[in-house]
Amino acid sequence: MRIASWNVNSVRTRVDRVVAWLERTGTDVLAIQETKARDDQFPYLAFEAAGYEVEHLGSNQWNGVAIASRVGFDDVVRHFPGQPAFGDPAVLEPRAIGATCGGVRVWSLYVPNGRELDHPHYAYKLDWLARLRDQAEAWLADDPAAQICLMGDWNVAPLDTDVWDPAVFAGKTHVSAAERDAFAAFGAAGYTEMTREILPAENTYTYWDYQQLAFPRNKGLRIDFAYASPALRERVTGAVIDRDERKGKGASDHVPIVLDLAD
DNA sequence: ATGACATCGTATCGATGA
Repeated sequence: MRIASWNVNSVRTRVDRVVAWLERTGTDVLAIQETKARDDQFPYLAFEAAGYEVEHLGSNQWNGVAIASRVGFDDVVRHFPGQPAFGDPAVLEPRAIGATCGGVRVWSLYVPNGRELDHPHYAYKLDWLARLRDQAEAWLADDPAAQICLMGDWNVAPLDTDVWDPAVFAGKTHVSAAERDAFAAFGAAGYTEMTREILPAENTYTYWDYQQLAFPRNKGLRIDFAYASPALRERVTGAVIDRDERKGKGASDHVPIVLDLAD
C-alpha cells in the first residue's frame, strides 16, 4: 500500500494535477491540506471518477483538510479530541481529519503557521502541537499495535539544515526552539518520522516559496512530515519526497511526501 | 532544468501563507 500527504494550496485550482498524480503514482491514500474550500465546493467528482472516495473538512477559503482513499474509510473523525480553537470568537479551524483506510489510521494535519513569535497565533500553534501530542500518546496507549500515521504540513523546520539559509530565519517562526521541541515530542511519545528516517540527506525540502525563483535556486524548507507509530514503522519499506511536483505551471508550493508499506 | 508570488472572496485590494 502507498500512502501520501500533500499541501495542495487550493484543491479546486489543483484538482487535475492532484488526481493525475494519484493515478500516475498508484497512491492508495492521500492526506490533503489547504483545500481552501467549503465541503460543498470540494471537487468530489474528479476524485470519484479516478476511484477515490474523499472525506473533507473545510469551512471557507482558509485551511481545510481531506483524505482521499481508494481502500475505503472507517471511523472518520473531524478535528482531533482536545484540538484548540483560535480567534475571537474562538473557532475550531479545519486543520485535522482522521480516518482508518486499509487498516492504517491516517491523520491529515495542517499545523497553524504561527505568523510571528509575539503573535497569538504562535501560542496557538504551540498549544495545538502539545494537545495533538497528548492525543497521539493516548492513541498509542489505547492500542500499542495500532498503525497510525500523523502526516501533513507541520509548519516546523526541525533542523537548521531544513531551511535554505538559517540566518534568514533567525527570530522567525518554524525554527524556534519551542516549535522544534513541540515537534520532537512526538518522537518521545513513541512515533518515528519516517521521511527523515529514510531520506536523511540535508537540504531536502518539501516547500519552496513562489517568490524570487525560490525553487530553481533551491531555497526551500522541509516542513512536511509523516510520523508513524511503532507498528506502522515496521511496515514502511520506502519514502519519497516528490520534488518533481514543484515543477511547471500550476504547481503547489509544497510537494507530496510518500510512504510505501509492505502488504 | 524547475523560472521571476499565489490563493480566496465579492475584489479591483486585503488577508494569509512561510
